Amino acid sequence: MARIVKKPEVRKNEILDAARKFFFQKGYEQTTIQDILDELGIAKGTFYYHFTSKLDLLDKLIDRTTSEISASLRPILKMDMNAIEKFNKMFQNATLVKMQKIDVLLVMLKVMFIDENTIIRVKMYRRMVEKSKVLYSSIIKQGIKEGVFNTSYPDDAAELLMQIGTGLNETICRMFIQENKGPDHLIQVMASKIKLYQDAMERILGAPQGSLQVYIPDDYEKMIRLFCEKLRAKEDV
Amino acid sequence: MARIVKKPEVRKNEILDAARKFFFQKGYEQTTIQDILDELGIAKGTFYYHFTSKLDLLDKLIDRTTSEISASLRPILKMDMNAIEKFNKMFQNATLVKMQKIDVLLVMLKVMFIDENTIIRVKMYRRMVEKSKVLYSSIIKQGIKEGVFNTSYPDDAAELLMQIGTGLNETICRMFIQENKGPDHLIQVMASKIKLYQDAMERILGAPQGSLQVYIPDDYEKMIRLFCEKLRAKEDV
DNA sequence: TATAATAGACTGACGGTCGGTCTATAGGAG
DNA sequence: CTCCTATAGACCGACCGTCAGTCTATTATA
Repeated sequence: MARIVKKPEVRKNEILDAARKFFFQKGYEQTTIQDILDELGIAKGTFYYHFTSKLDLLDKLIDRTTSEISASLRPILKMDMNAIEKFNKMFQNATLVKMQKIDVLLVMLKVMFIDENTIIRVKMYRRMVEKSKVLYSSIIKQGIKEGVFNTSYPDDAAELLMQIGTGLNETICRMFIQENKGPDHLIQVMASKIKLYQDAMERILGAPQGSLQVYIPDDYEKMIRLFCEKLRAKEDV
Repeated sequence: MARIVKKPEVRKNEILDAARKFFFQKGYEQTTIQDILDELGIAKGTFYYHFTSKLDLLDKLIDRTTSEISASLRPILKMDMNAIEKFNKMFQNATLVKMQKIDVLLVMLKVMFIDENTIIRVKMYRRMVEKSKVLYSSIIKQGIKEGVFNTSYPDDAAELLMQIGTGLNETICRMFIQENKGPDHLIQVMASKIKLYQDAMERILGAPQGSLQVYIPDDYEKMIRLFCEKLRAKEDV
């Protein structure tokens, strides 16, 4: 076959791009190395020249992805806002991104939450915490200075908060994929969960009651309706 | 080969026992169906007569295991204690069990936290939450009646608390397997983590400050020392 | 005798290996 | 400056071993 030589970095990124496409579409276990080779028109040897194993590929992909996300969050730190505003912004951002990429999200959700893809999900969470906890802890420290937060271990608190945020996210995603009673029911059930989690965050941070708004009610209501619509549209096909 | 026929339930449990042995010793992905067949001296057909897939085997095993654990926790509910005592007891129990089975724990830790076993760990956590959250929420409700707890959503709070407990457990386990600076350092670092998590739990429950003692300092200090000793003893081999 | 349980040879798919090939490039000779 | 050659390193793809899962035959039991 025609032999095309490229810079390692270029090849690696091609492979990572293809991996992303398949992993987030079919899942990790369900994607074969061969899928990626066929997509790119390269040989097995080429793949194993650049990556040591399938798991190594996943690792590198998650590293790249979480770095991108973390980098996109970083500008928030430099904004002219108080700690509470920044903190809210961090979480609200995630919702916005999800709304913009709702079609991708739809496919991903259905795939990511099957058992075989536990590894990719959990790896993603863990790496995200590693990469972003400094961002959160710096906001917490700012909050302590401003007198709005009150906790003795800002670094550990940052980790715990991300953990809780992740848990909430996971809960919400699971409710989405199981959804059957329509958007209104979903909005209602989720509201109380969000309230509880938000409350928990406030209490952990020692923030004034009601100060945190990690989800904007209007926004996530819109998202749920949009989501349910899309879902129904897809099922009709 | 000599054919031995057994009641399905008996066979199933034999297979589950063997699976437990291997899964917790080598991990899920690393264990082959053949391992189990060899251990029991049965054929492939027998296995697939009783279980539909390897994942099904894992599911059933985790179901059995979490049911056992949950059942062992249930008696605490009927004890003559106030909500705070019960709540503490629930968590302290886990530490005690771990100390009793420290040798098993040692092997398990090293295996369970490698990437390939993410699925078994996470499935276990999730199922445990499903099976035990009623226990926790009933304690929370008792606490609200007694006026020591204060939260609007006891059911969701129970889930969140277990989630946090799981997170702490995970953090601690990871610190164990990475341990290199000796027990004293470990005890010190862990103390602040535990304090933070305990604080978080109190705040979420609206419990009086300092009322929760999910870890008894003396106990876990003993456990850490015992653990480090055993670990070193093993490395010498 | 019917049915439930067991046996084990077989299959196909997949991750990973390995010996060898091709290509770009650098540096020396003409 | 041009041509040639040597080398590194990117690439190829046949091959291998492993393993989950299937299928059909066979044996115990009610």
